[in-house]
Amino acid sequence: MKTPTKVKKKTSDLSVVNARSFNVERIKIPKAADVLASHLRKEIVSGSLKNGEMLPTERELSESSGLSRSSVREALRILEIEGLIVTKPGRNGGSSVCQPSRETIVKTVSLYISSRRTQMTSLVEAREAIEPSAAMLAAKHRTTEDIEKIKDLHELLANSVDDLPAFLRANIDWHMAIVHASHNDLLIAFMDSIAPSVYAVTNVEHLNPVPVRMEVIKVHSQITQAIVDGDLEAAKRRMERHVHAYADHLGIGA
Amino acid sequence: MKTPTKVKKKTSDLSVVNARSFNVERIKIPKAADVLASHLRKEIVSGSLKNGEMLPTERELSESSGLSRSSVREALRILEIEGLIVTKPGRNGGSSVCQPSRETIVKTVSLYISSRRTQMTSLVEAREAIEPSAAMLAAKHRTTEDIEKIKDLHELLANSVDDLPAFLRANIDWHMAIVHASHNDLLIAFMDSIAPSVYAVTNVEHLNPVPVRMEVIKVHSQITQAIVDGDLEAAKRRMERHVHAYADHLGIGA
DNA sequence: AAGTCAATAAATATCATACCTTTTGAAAAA
DNA sequence: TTTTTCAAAAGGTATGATATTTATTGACTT
Repeated sequence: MKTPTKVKKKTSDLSVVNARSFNVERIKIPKAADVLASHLRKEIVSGSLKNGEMLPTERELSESSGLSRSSVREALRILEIEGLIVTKPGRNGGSSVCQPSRETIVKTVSLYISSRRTQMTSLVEAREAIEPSAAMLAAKHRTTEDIEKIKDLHELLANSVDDLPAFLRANIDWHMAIVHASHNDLLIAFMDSIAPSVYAVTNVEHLNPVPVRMEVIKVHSQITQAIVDGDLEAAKRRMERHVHAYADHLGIGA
Repeated sequence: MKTPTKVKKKTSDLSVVNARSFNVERIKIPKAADVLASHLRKEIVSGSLKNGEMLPTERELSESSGLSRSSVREALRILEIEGLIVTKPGRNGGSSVCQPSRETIVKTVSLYISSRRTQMTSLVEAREAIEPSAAMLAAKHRTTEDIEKIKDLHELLANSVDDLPAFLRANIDWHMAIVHASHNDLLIAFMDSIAPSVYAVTNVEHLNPVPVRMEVIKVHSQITQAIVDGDLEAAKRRMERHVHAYADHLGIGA
């Protein structure tokens, strides 16, 4: 590095850049682990690395990529958090490809909701979007097991009028059973994510006097019937009214 | 610990356990980084660590937690991927608390969709759940900026009948503008997540002959009008029909 | 032959340390 | 006052050693 003549002009070049008011966007320098993670992620999503397949060991990856083991580990950890691989210690251990589960979505959305202190209004609006459609799809795709489960939970609900905690529990479970009966993974994941927050606020006595509980049971049985009958429109319409009544009850409908 | 008499019986004890058919679930040994990450996550979500606040440096965390810097880094990486902190290098750098963005949800759901090869049917069903509600909420909550944007995009669409790529682009943008006008972060995030996949399949000539485009423009203008008028029911009903017609078009409605 | 046990091996998990790079603040020079 | 230079503070990367977990193997027992 014995070329002092050129070096000293560095700053003048920069000022020229400024003078021309170059529009240089903020350059993002990728981290080694991110690069490797992206590379592997692409292989997984594209299907080159099939489900269940083993990745090379950390040391092999380190050698073939030229990165240190720490960076390789960081990349693997990223993929693990994204739910794309699972890593086991011990002999015959290592990282194997897996499909992200609904749980991954639920965790992310739940974090989003709680750390942004999402308004109850938004949660209820989302619920009003999802549940009626889910009910309709349940009427369309339900299996005998679905029906059995929904009926069981409805019976449990009907027998819990005098026990509020049990009643609320059965209520949630019945609603979620219907969403599951839609057999639509996305709607299930979305609803799984917001259900705990939505239902948390109902756990109070004064919002659930016995007459209200009786009414809930009646409406639930009508919805259940529509799903059993495979009556798409009725299932949707009734669920729509049901959850909307609930929103009104909370003073959100307005 | 000078009781050698009992030690040698280890295996017999285990067999007794088996004989009693103990129901010991798989014990999961938490990793150091996970423990630290959970701890910090709780502090963030609970609000003890407020938005924008700096965490201690990696070296400080390492000292106070008794873990190595690598483990501390791994914990921070977990939180970073969850969107709860951002980390900057350099003097005055470090990790600061931030709120997870919609982008976090979008990434997770997109990964879920693409790596599970989610059926187009499920995507369209989810869309049919979300967009009508979003349209209704848009009619309820729209601002003047929202209306302006929706109208602009509609005009762009109407002027692009002869340019399929431009038409499709404007179409997506119009739909997303309406979802955004709902001002419901969750619905926006959900729709942002599935929109690319939903609309990807429409990018073909034969699904969009000119007469269909003309019809789309007509329907869009009716929906736009309902939103401008603040007519919740019309907005919802028209959007419902519109997306359902699209589903039929793809042969999904059946 | 079958079961038990201990030793070994293969992988991740963790640690400790040094060094590199980026960024900023402040001192020194112009 | 402005510019330049430099040093400190933070994260980023590399390396090597050690600990822990788990599966296999083979010797030993029964």
